[in-house]
Amino acid sequence: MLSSRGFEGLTLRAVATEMGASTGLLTHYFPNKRTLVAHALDVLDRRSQERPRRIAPGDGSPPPAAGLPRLRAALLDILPLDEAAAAGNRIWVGSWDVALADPELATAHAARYGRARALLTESVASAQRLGELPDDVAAEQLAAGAQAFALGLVVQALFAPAEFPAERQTALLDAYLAGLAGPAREVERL
Amino acid sequence: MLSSRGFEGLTLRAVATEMGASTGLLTHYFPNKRTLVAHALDVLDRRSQERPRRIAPGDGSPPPAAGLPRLRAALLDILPLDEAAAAGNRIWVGSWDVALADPELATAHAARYGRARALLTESVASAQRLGELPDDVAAEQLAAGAQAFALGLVVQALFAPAEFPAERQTALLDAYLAGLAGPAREVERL
DNA sequence: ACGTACATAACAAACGTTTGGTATGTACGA
DNA sequence: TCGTACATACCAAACGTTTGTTATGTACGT
Repeated sequence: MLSSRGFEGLTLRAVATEMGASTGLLTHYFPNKRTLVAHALDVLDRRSQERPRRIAPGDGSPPPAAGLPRLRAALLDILPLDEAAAAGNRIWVGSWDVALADPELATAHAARYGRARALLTESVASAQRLGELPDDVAAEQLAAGAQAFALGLVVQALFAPAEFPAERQTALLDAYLAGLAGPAREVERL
Repeated sequence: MLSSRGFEGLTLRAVATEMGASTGLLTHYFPNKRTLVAHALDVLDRRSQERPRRIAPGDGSPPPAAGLPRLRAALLDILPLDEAAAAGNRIWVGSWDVALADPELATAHAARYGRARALLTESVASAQRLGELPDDVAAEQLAAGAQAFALGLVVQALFAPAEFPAERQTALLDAYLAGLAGPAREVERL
């Protein structure tokens, strides 16, 4: 419901009827709406972390454990490549309004994205160690750039799903990753 | 006010008192809130387009007319490099919630970003003609990637302004642009 | 005199929150 | 083993406020 009506349409009553309960139940567990929203985002975040990680184009194969493939898989995991992922992303993008207006939620979000960035940094660093990415740029910077790219692509794809089907999203991502790896080869050749 | 309280806190009365008027004035010009919001976003968009374009690091110099510098300037123009730009971006990011929940606003947003992408495409194409960017990738794709990168960087910077000061934003953008230009040089050498 | 441009006042509906109440336990002294 | 005491879990209803919207009034240019 959040993914279709947005946070604007999120009311205690709507949540209550959605779960076949009363508003009294909600207020029994949460002192106010803010904490409910915060908790909901927390749960959603935890669920996102625990969901099975995406694997490269094929399906049966195990998830890539290191290097550029792992970075690619992690970024693909962010994109709205199917309707389910789009719905999830719609919720996150929608949460940015209320989060930016509420300092507590804003810091929670900042922490979340910071954590995700740290994970990406590991993948980047491992790719650098493998020589798949240049190491003349700090892994932190490459990871921040990659996260920005993925996040922005999410927004674009949500608003223009017809123009950004899954294939184009992955193609754009691959082109981006190629751009990261490209200069390295050049350096190696000197 | 939109930039601090978000679209969640946007009410007719708040808007009215903000402009020292009454709700009657608003309802006189707008049949309902939806059209008000749509109009507000339209005005904001138009104002963004007409505002003086950012220029390269220095100040007195004229805005770059073509090629990679123009692309860079256009992208810098998107980023929240100062508090004013951050406030404006906060509004846009906040609008995504209500826009994603309202088909009409969603298509308006899609059109806006599509238009911006078209402009970026021109800069990319001119940079390609100048040999500053490789032309083995369609300008449309490079522009879409660049816009995604900028958009995502906006989000990151809004939530973690301390981690993404203006210098880091421009550094990340320049690194991205270097990545785009990098592979070209390699190709040229063959 | 009449329509446009507003302000003021009132509207029903929906909001977050509070309240009073009812089950269903669980603990414990008699 | 029973009965009292108390906490937890939850519902239904109502609270006062705020919402978007509508209705009515008034000033004023033409």
